[in-house]
Amino acid sequence: MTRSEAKSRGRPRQAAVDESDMRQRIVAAARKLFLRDGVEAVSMRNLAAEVGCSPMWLYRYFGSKQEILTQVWDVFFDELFARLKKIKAKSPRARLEQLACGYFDYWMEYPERFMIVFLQKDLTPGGTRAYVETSGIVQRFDMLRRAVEEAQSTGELAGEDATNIAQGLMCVVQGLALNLITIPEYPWNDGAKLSRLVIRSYLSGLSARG
Amino acid sequence: MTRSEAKSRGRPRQAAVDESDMRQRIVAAARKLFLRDGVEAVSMRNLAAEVGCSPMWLYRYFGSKQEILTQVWDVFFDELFARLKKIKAKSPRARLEQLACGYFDYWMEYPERFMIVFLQKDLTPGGTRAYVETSGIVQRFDMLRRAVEEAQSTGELAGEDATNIAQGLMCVVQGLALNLITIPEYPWNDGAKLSRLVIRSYLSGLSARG
DNA sequence: ATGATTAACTATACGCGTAAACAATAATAC
DNA sequence: GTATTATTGTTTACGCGTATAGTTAATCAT
Repeated sequence: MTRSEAKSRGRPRQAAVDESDMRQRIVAAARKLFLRDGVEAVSMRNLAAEVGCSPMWLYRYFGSKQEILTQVWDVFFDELFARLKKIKAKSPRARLEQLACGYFDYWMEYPERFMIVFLQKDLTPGGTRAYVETSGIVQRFDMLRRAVEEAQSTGELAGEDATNIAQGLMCVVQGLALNLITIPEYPWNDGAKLSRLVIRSYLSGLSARG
Repeated sequence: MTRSEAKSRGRPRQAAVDESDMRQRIVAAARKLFLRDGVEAVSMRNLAAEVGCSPMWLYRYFGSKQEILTQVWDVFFDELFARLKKIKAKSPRARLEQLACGYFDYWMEYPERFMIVFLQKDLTPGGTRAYVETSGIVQRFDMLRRAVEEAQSTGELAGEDATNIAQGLMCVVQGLALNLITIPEYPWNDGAKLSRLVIRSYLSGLSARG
């Protein structure tokens, strides 16, 4: 039960007791600074100062700045999906629409968060790639596919492949958020109206053709 | 005492004759290196070596790396819109669809270019902001709005506000490209099919509701 | 004890974008 | 000529992320 490892020769590895605690402290500090100053403007030296440790100390808990960043992403996605889960609607079709709108609205409400999550410069190893593969984000988005299937089961939504439809919807809301948030100087029409128009049209239009 | 205005005292400003030539050389070199190694990996020192000058020499012609980058964006948009202009179709509605698809396809064909253009980390001053305001990109996208109006004029396309519809379409194709290109490890369905489904559904769905 | 071995932690160093200090140059003013 | 002054071009310097060299500490075998 207690560790009956073979005895190693050198200095024993440190008990990873408060490791998780320290990680959380770092992520919390990072979240705060990222939101306040932007990812770019927060240096590992700044962050270390905020946490109260040496810059390289951070590398005991995270392999890179990027790794800390992805932890912050999780914090945001937690909040976002918690919000989406709460959504109730009078029909599966209405719920699907509200899910899409809710997703869009969340990012519009916290545009800095959107930029922190989606404006990754280059796809560095350990960046987006690893995140999608390890964070369970794929499962989270599966919620959208199930909502599509439900709406289809009641006949409120046409089209064949639910996966396809859900992925399309993802692209649509993501595209809306991307454009409206990252190109604010473009003369956009009202964001709320625009998003509703697009989402509603897309879903309605599925009936027209497979 | 009134003639001090005619002649200046110091060294005269260099004739800006081959200024434009030098700028083009720099942009061409940057384009090449950005595509080969990624924006992040190309340093001003690298670029200077490629051009055959000192790193700070570049700052005579461009205020920053970002400024060079936006010139490269223009090169890509030139190519993209040249391609779109060539599109002929048997009806305005079909043309609109092909414009949207063509836009998407261009980025899918050159995903590195998409990343170079759209994956800006932070919106630094002089970055995206200045670009949208000074590059004439807004006028270029107006082509889409006109295509929408044409399709409406033949009754092939419903919905009221052409601007709104065009902007929605922009968001849609941009979102498709963003997701498929920057999250390649996500289990996307076939990109060509997905994009056609989304674009067609969106346009069809406009009829269903204002 | 005394090494040997290994982990924990720190300090230094590199290339980055680029501001600022600096040096060189070419014109006018005397 | 020399002095003054504006422009040109280079060098140095800063903080950045982080690899790595270097230092200290903790455990074992002897």
